[in-house]
Amino acid sequence: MPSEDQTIEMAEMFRLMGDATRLRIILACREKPVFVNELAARLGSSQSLISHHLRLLRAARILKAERHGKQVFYSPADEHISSMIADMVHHVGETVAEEADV
Amino acid sequence: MPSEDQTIEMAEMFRLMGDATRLRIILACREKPVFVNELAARLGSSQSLISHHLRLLRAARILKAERHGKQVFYSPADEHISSMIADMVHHVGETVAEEADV
DNA sequence: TGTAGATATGAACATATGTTCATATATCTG
DNA sequence: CAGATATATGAACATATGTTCATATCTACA
Repeated sequence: MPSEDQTIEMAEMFRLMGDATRLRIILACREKPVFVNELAARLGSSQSLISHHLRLLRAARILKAERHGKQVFYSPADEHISSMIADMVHHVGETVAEEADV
Repeated sequence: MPSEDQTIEMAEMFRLMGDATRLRIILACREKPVFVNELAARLGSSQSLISHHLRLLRAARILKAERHGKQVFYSPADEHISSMIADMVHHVGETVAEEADV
């Protein structure tokens, strides 16, 4: 059983992944780092909105930012985040497939 | 890459786990089914609040309900949910431990 | 240095959400 | 059936949250 602190940490993490726009951002930069305007273009959202969300994801250490020239590239903060997200995608993929069967 | 539908399904799931009270409920009934008043007692929340949250978790098929006499016992809806939550607990445990190291 | 491109931030706002209080519904037992 | 116990539901409310618009900051390069 996770500690109270861990529970709150988990909840905060899930809360952040619990918004469709933010989740799309996270999923979009799993393979390779993506810069802000490209995220905005891919998701069809405004640069401002993406940037606001990126700030939250950065603060929660879900994503990390790396600047290259004028562009800032975002990617999962570390391997744990990457593999956690991979697991979730895996599970949800199975779950959704199951429900479609029924 | 998950489909748009899967993404929304994931986000909805994370959103529900992204509230500390709800996450505590989920964690509390992982081992064995727990009934409403016991959940309320353990979490120190009102019966009403727990019941409202249980409704959402039930609707999202995260938890399932089984009535035995006057009491209704809640537990994870299926094995996928159980193992997904187990994975998350595992990962977050590692992540939190790591941060504590730094 | 000044201009353009890329990103970040702040204010404002409509909506969603968690919680409480009161009350309804269901189940068992005398 | 009446009463007690267990759970569910509805209304109301304060607060949190996602989004937009406008603007600021940062970086490269003429």
